[in-house]
Amino acid sequence: MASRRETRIATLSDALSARRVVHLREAAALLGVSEMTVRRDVADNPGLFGYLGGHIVPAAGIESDAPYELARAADSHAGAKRQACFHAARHIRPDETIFIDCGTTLEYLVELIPDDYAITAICYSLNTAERLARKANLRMVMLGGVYHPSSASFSGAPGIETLDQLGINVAFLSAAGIDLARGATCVHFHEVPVKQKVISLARENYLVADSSKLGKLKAAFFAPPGAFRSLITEDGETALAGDLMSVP
Amino acid sequence: MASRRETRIATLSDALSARRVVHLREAAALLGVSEMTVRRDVADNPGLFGYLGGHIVPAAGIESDAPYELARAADSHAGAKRQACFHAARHIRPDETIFIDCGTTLEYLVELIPDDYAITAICYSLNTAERLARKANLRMVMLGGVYHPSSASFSGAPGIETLDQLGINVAFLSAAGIDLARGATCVHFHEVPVKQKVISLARENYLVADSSKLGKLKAAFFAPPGAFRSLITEDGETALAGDLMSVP
DNA sequence: GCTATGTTGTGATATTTCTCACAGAATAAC
DNA sequence: GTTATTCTGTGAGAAATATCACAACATAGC
Repeated sequence: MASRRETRIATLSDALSARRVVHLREAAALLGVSEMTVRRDVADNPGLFGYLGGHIVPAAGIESDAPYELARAADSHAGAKRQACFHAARHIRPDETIFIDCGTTLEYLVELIPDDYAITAICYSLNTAERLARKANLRMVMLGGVYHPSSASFSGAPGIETLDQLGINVAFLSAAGIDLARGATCVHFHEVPVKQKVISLARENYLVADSSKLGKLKAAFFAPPGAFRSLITEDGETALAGDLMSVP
Repeated sequence: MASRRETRIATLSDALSARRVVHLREAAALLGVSEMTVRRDVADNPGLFGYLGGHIVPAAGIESDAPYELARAADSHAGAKRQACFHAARHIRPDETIFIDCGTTLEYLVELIPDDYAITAICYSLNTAERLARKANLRMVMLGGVYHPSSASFSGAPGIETLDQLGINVAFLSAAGIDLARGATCVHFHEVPVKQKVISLARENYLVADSSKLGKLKAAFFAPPGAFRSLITEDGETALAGDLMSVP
């Protein structure tokens, strides 16, 4: 039989998987015990719960061990990526439809969409979708398909066909490798059909990446340099189409 | 050019991807500014940073206030729903493909899928997808489309067409109203085409809901009682179709 | 130079959270 | 039944965090 305490631990565990954070006060109300008891439950289960200034959070280790999350945690270019997105956001205009590629880089772009712009955003990454879902005054279209944990994105023919029904004003593409002669490459082949279809449909295409990607070449080629209006890094924007300029 | 503040945001962003949480005091020391300034930086970037009792955390870790999340937080039937899913999970068999409907009820089912079963799971709810993404040894297929914040799910023709490419062994459907004469109804019309298509394709359909849904009738009708093998509530399983017997 | 605008630091005060000891309640053992 | 043990709630003081107004500083434009 489950003891009172075990029942509480289980309930609290459930609450934490539903919401990532539960306040001590809420937890006490939810479990029908005093705050002191919740404190003790949490303190006695350091492998299960973490504690942060009045709030209960999942223990550091268990929250997520998906490959994509691990990659993000080890990312040392987060600042540069954010900065690149800051420059990219200049191309977002009210009432338009934008496409946001998958990958850690463009996740930062979501927060930079002004709340009063009534944007329609298209994505195919689970993480980007989560962020878009939290934005107010924004319509989201997601391309579904089979899930790929390595990039937290989806692929498949129906998702790509969805694009035929959409008008894309601005597309923000990301790449793991950017070679000035060869063009843009990524790691995962399943992303290629989506990227290529988007590039062919969108009015304006921008390649967004931190400068550590410059000069690199990855397995999956998806577009030549001329496919993009410009390359946007943390240092700003560089034209790629038309009159080519050198990249620092 | 990057302003002082932007530089700080970027540095803080980097620090947060290296470590999950950074204390206000550490952040102030790291950035070489006062705690008050860090507070302001964090408060002015709610999409980027979260704030939890003196600690700065990545925004993803913060609870959202989307309508769907609020509904879940206020849910008084969580225990019954979990119990119903416990019964439903008996119908999950190794190496098969299951469909998981949207709604709070069936989110609990995800945690009950055994890790060694190599299941393929189909879903069209963002919350269910997040949970499925955290499971190991599981393939996920998501039906995309236009996002509906009210139910955190997607709708659209391409998503429904995806179903034609899939073989579904077991489908778990949820309903907001179950009338023994009329059948199953839900609140949001956009869910109806998905549900109906799934019911027509799956080998076994189960209706999963807590008993508070019994006798209720909602706006969007999607299936008569005979469409399901059985109704599964927190009290167990009740045959609805064929010559099955009631299972307490 | 000057002003206008925005940013940052300080300190006082209010609020919240933390710790601890002890008493009362529940449970298990006998 | 009794005793022993564990669990739980309360309250008070200590510590930490939050909020606010205002002054000091920086920056851009003129």
